[in-house]
Amino acid sequence: MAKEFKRYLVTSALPYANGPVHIGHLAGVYIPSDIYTRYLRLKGCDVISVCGSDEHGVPITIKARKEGVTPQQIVDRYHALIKKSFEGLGMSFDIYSRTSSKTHAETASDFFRKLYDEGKFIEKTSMQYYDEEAQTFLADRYIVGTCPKCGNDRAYGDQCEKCGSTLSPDELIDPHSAVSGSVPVKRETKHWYLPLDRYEGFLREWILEGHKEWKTNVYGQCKSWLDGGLQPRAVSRDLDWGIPVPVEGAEGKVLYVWFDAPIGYISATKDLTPDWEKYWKSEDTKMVHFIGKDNIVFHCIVFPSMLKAHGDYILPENVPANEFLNLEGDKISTSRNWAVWLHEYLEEFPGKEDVLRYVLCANAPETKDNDFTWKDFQARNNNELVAVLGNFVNRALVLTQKYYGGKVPACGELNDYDRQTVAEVAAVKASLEGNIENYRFREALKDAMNISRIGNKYLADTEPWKVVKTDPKRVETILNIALQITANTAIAIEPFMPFSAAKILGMLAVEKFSWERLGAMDLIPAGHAIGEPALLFEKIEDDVIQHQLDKLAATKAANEAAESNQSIEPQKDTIQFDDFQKMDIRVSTILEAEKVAKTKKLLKLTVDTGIDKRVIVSGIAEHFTPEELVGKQVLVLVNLAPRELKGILSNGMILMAEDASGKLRLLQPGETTNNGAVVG
RNA sequence: GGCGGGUUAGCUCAGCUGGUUAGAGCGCAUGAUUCAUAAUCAUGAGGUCCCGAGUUCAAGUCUCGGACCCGCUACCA
Repeated sequence: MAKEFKRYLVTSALPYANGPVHIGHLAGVYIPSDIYTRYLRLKGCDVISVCGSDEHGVPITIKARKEGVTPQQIVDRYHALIKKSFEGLGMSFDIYSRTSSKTHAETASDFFRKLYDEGKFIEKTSMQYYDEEAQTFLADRYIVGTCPKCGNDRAYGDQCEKCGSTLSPDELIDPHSAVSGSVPVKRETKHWYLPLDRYEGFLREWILEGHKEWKTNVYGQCKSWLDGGLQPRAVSRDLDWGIPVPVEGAEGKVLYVWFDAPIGYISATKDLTPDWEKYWKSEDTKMVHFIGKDNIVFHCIVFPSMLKAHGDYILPENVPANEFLNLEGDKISTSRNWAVWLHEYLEEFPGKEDVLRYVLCANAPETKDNDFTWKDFQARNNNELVAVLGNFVNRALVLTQKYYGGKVPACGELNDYDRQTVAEVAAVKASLEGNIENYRFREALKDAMNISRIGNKYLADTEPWKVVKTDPKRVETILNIALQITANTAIAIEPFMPFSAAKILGMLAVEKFSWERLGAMDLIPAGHAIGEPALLFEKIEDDVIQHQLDKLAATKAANEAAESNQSIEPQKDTIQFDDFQKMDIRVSTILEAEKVAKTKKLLKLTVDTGIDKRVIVSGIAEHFTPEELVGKQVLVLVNLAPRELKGILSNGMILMAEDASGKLRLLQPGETTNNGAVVG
């Protein structure tokens, strides 16, 4: 592992341009990547950090359609919003690009073409739904129909948003096109696939043998995929939003978004510097991908396979993926508006960019999912930033102002205690470096904060406010050291809290120091005039926190209201009495119930329908235990065509009612009835 | 069901290849202190290291079994 690298290329997952950025994105990806980058820059390393908006893919076209605007308008809006809010938080990307750029279209297109020309893809034709009226193939998302599970008549071809089931378009009952409303037909279409299975050997060697140092979650996930065997993945789609497949006869086809997006890192680099190849094609460049855990497979398996297939590019040296951040105990959700949005935070907490950076780093989900709470946010601000860091800086500056009129006093002879303190500060450097270089940013932040702790202790122990009365000469040394420690703090916190670091430097009236100066005690010369002390952080009062909590409570209430409204299904089409008569529903008693092996949702039930005793398989294991069902009377649709599930023939269907929360309820006769009694 | 990750003080988390009384920050208690945004400093009280079995002279750390949480995946008439 002792590879020598001459330069660094840092990438951060491209935010998807169909919504704003929230604290989950920040804690998982962008704060860590920015800390890493700023650290390397401060060290004087040759480093570039690239990012940009991911602007293709089906969800953007759906959102555009929903709002009656073009996809371009959607991505323009969110690209601008994301870019601006990143800047507001002090994200120091060297470039924040976008995948709808001209450079990217060329780069992705060339990339595909090279692989195509070299026969790195396989071609397959398959049957897909086609909308004859709109003359377009339909992505799964564009097919709407009735969910086979919950009966929701607005389920999509890939998923039912009501019950959460993953679906395929073929399962939908009464499928129709979301574009024109017409009934789609099956038509043959050709697509290109990247045969990942061909790269399995290389990936095994590269990851499982060569990168045992990767984080356990990343390594484990990769091993899981590799052990499971890799399948070819389609790299093209029938869609009109994206980068056209640069091949004859591929009209109406675009690159699949996962193929195009990671190439965005390359195009962004191209837009940044004509020297881009140095970063992408030299073995002595260290490339690091910062991502969330949902992106592991793309960045560790798929993209490396693409790069390998292409042949000219280097591979990532590490992929430090974080877990997810929750908000007040619940999963962050864009669609449910359960999030703290960066652009809103910046407006509501002006001047507190570093507070958010601090809290999200200190509580980053590095090893497991974590929870962001406003109470914790407040506590960390008040008890750590204000009380430890802000307070120390303030003490040193105010004392200097008071005793020496803002002129840095000279450092006299050090005593043992001084030397010990100086050594402690100097020792922080190595620990801090080790932690950052191993992507342990939480721990690194503690190291940086430690300098102020040392400073606070030094002042408390040396008591300059007392000594000044008896030995003013000694106080000069004490305050000189305190000021040097203050300057050191500014160096150490820069990667984490750049705004505060700059503020400290401003108050000290000195220029930025290089990282290598960390630990030095001659950062500020004697006689130097410092500026006016001002508070670095201010306390956050309860009412501010309460306001945020109220806001979330309102969101929750709104969601619940919306849910209960939506859960009332509109009435279905009118049917004739005959239609109803066709259904044979009987009162039955459940005799036996057991879980179907190797499934999570299926129960095998034996019921007495009065007509016979029969087996019914039902997907209700998450709602009922076998024990509580035995002996219960239920209503059974007995003349439903039998269907085999997990090798068991199911003869009928237990009737259930689903409440607003999605919970299932048995339908039972009001009092015990004879089995076989006809419902109608 | 399969796979991956997780489960350590009230809270958020460290604990590397098994080794003396299990650590940190915050919170809490007591004391000191007043330069400082009632901030700081010291001391202390808090833990059956999810449960059970095993390997070992020795296990939070290894093996097996189980529970629960998160994610991916299969299944869901």
